[in-house]
Amino acid sequence: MAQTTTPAVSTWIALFRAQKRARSAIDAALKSANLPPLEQYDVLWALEQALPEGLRPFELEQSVLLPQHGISRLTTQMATQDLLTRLPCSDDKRGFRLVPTSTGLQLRQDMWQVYQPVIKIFFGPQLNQEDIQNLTQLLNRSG
Amino acid sequence: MAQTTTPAVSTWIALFRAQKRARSAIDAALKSANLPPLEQYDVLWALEQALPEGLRPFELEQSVLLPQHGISRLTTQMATQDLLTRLPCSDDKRGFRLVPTSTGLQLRQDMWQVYQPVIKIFFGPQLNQEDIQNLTQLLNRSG
DNA sequence: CCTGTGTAAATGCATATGCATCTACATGTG
DNA sequence: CACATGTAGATGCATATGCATTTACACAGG
Repeated sequence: MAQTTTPAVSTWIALFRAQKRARSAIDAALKSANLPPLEQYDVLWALEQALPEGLRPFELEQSVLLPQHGISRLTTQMATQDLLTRLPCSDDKRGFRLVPTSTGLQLRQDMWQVYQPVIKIFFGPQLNQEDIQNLTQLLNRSG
Repeated sequence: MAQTTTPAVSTWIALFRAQKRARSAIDAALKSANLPPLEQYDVLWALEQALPEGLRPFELEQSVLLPQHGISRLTTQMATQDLLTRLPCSDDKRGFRLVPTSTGLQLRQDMWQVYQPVIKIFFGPQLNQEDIQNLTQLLNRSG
């Protein structure tokens, strides 16, 4: 995809494009199912994994890879929709802990029912066992 | 990354996250070099490949994977910065052909000097010949 | 040639996002 | 404790993006 292209670079760019297509498909699927965008899935999943304590916003920032102000606005919005609660933080009065509500937990499951099939359609049938091993190693290395 | 996870799905999600990190790194590198965002690279590269005729906006839409209004606004902006010109289209007076200017061609090269190293840092040293073959096959299958 | 339907591109408006800044609290130093 | 510095999170403002609609032209069929 460029003038002087090494295999690694052209592979990367192909990956980039495949990703873009898949992401569009996921977004479209969620939207047509009247579900919120993928970011909210990531937030809910990160919080669910951190149960029962939940996460501080700045911790969520690292796991969801969104900027600080993005986390702030997204979580306040999700709180108003009762997808998560903000519990006061005993040892740090600047912050609080974000914990998913039962509504939030349910929503994540609903989103997963839409999210997962799209992934499988895109990558599932074309990936054999060996592919998966290779990719997994590769991704661990580039962590 | 989810409750009932097949290997293909968890691999996909790892891929998604790796992609996100790499994209952030690229955006940051371009910004700190005072260069425009990656979308403009894609546009310029697509137009360069289509020389000498260039592309109609709706054709660009497919190769760059941006919505119609996004293409419209991005290309008008790039035209005002003399990165591309809009040549009238003899056989269809609704549209025009987008052709990169010499400034645009140069800019793409400059961006490539920043873009490529970041890709290499992220994926280059960790990808051996076999990885690349596997990934390439995989991407061709999931085209 | 007129008219209806389809497609290319632009645009008005609402919403989202980035950036810088600001407030509140934490932590270290004298 | 007073004060400087650092960190968590919110917010005002400018810009970007999505969505729906609009404009201009293309291409039928009668």
